[in-house]
Amino acid sequence: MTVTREPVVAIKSEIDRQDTTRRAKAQDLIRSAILNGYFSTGQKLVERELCKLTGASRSILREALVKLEASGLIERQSYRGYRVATLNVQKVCEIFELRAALETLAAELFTERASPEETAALNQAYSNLEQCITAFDLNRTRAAKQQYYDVLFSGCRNVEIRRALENIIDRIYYLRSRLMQDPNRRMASLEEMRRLTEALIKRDRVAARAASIAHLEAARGAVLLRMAQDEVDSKAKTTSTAI
Amino acid sequence: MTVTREPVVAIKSEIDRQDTTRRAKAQDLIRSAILNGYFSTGQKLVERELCKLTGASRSILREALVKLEASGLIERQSYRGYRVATLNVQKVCEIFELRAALETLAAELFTERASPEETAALNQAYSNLEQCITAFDLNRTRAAKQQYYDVLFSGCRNVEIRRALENIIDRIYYLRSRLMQDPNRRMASLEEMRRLTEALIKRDRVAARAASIAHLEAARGAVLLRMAQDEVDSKAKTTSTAI
DNA sequence: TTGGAGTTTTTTGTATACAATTTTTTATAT
DNA sequence: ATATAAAAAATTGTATACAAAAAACTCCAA
Repeated sequence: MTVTREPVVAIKSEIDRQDTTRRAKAQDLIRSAILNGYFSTGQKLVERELCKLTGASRSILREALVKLEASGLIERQSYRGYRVATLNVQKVCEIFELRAALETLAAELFTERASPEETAALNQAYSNLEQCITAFDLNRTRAAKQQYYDVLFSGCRNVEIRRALENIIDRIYYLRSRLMQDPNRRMASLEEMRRLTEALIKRDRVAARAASIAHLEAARGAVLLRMAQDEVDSKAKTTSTAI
Repeated sequence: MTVTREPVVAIKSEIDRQDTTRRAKAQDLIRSAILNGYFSTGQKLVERELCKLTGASRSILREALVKLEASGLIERQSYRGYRVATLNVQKVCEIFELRAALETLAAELFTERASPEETAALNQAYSNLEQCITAFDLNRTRAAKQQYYDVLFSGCRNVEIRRALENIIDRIYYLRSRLMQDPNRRMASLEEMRRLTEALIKRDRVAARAASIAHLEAARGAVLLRMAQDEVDSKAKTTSTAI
């Protein structure tokens, strides 16, 4: 009797490997469309239109929608279809509370479980991120950030934490993409992550925890500030339209 | 212009209300079948058979499977269908690590945010649980435990934490149902929850955190012990079969 | 104009048929 | 007997057709 053993380090791209099904593609397309603002928050998503957009049939599309619903990016009501989830201040606070718990735990575990190779990889991922940010390359910055967190979550040796975070990550990206447009925030964020990286490499659990919390607190503050500004802007716009 | 406001306390049965679709029913049926051991861990789930079992058509069934996959109860491979997820020691530790982070955070937030009505409800839920356990009523105990956690998660004012936990709750139930058969563990668990309840009602954040962690540590230990015993049993059985 | 009942249209929920892939079986050669 | 390759069966992936519910529209009355 042979026993199948899981690899110690699970890598995401390996988990759902070779899933080139149309469902996966449709899911990604819709996800991108939402994150890039093609669909606005609260907007009704009509299945037939999504079929046209993605080229997929309705059965496939519906499976994709079920999956997207699980990540909280869209919401469903019986016989009334799906809508893009709305994000108010309360919701953002809740998401950050959860994110903080998960990421901070991951950081703490990293200090105890990461291999030397992984701490080196983390250091490199940070350097890469630093270059992207100082070069004002937003697209590469996004990829670099993803890579950094990939290393972090591999090193913490807990696939479930990553899974839980993946279920809110889309909404986090949505928030993050709006933040990265602010140069000040970008530089501040980089500095926060530098401190986090330092603590992680030193395997200083307490410092890592503190750095992670500080980073997320700052990010939350920036998001809320941005939301407040948008609120004011949209009101001013409405007023001018009315005039 | 009217602004729609979310209710402060979101109740689960209200979130997915009136979802009497066949998909929801099929999903529940398969979920129950797995939790009750009708399908064993690792077993292949053939869609056609599930159709017969649930009475649903394949399109509906597949949507249900996508949702169950999101909760980690089943796993999918392209063109190879679904299997009931397997739980090894590593996986159980990961789940408990995540669960601890989420439940402990919920408990801490409860001490700061719960209304007087909610602390009262929690107290009552505990009393109810105590009765069920001392009366050796396993079915009612399960419901009582669910009710207790419903109050806890309502009081912490964070729907996202609950959502994240719901994505692993099925696997937790799976573990819990095996534990509750041990009378000693039942009583110990009750005592742990008594301490947690006390701390929550006193709004003692530090004590609540400690009680929550202690409870989950004990539960994890009991699960691992149980798994080790089962391992020995199954080996003994295999041996005797070979003879 | 407004409000409401009935009808039409649209949209979601469901079932089934077809295509692509995997698994099993069978036949054949070594 | 065993291994291998082709063929058959089973299973998943995909598309489409039908049913039920919701939304939009029409028309008439107050």
